[in-house]
Amino acid sequence: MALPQKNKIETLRVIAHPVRLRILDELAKGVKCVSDFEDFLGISQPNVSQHLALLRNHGIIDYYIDGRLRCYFLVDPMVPDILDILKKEYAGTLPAPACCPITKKGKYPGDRTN
Amino acid sequence: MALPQKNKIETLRVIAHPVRLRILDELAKGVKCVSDFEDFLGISQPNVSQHLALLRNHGIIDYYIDGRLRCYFLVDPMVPDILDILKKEYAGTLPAPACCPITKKGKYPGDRTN
DNA sequence: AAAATATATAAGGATATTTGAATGTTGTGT
DNA sequence: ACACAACATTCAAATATCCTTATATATTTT
Repeated sequence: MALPQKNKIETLRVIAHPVRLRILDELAKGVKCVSDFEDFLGISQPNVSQHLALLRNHGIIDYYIDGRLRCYFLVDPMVPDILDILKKEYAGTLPAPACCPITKKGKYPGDRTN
Repeated sequence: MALPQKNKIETLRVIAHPVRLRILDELAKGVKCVSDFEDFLGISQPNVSQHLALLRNHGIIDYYIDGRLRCYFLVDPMVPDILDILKKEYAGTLPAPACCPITKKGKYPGDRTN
């Protein structure tokens, strides 16, 4: 499959925010309502609602109403996979290529000084 | 491990851009230089260089010099994993929770009309 | 040495994101 | 009906991102 799946890239962009990632990480553990996040994140209620609205408008989460509570839950199946990657330990970097594939020569990465 | 690994979140944020993802997807296939991207992406050379600089400054890619070419390559091992997820086909959504875990009752998601 | 090539950097304005503050809405309890 | 609780929305300001235009740097070619 080709890369430019606009929706997924949009989703990734929305996900890639410290507060929203913490929200999503919590939701990955189970349903939570707004006031839960307020305590947990230490940010204002309107701000929590704003982040939740953004995630909701992108179809990443949804909620149902229980009295005056709104119980949020995860919808987008990509999210747990992203969270797994963020928690994964990576040792070192990818192997550097031997040389320039165009000219078949060139200085090696380690040789650069600048 | 706890979620807030600031570096990885920053990396994710930088990655989550349509042009940069296409760059990274190309680099995942092999070394490329700036003019390759210029053709491939159909954007201006300065803009290509800016995206490359951003990725470079975050340690996501690196390059080596071969004459007047700069041969870029992938460094961050998280990138291929992210690309895999973006290419993965997801069928449907995550299962909705049965009810509110706090009050043990509540309207179900499908029952909402608004 | 001058010109050309490949790329980087800087400056600028347009647009988008983020958050705080204020206000609205909806449901519950009395 | 009134007050409160839980949450959403709106507005505005600060900040960040993005791309264009212009200019700079380094290397090779002539």
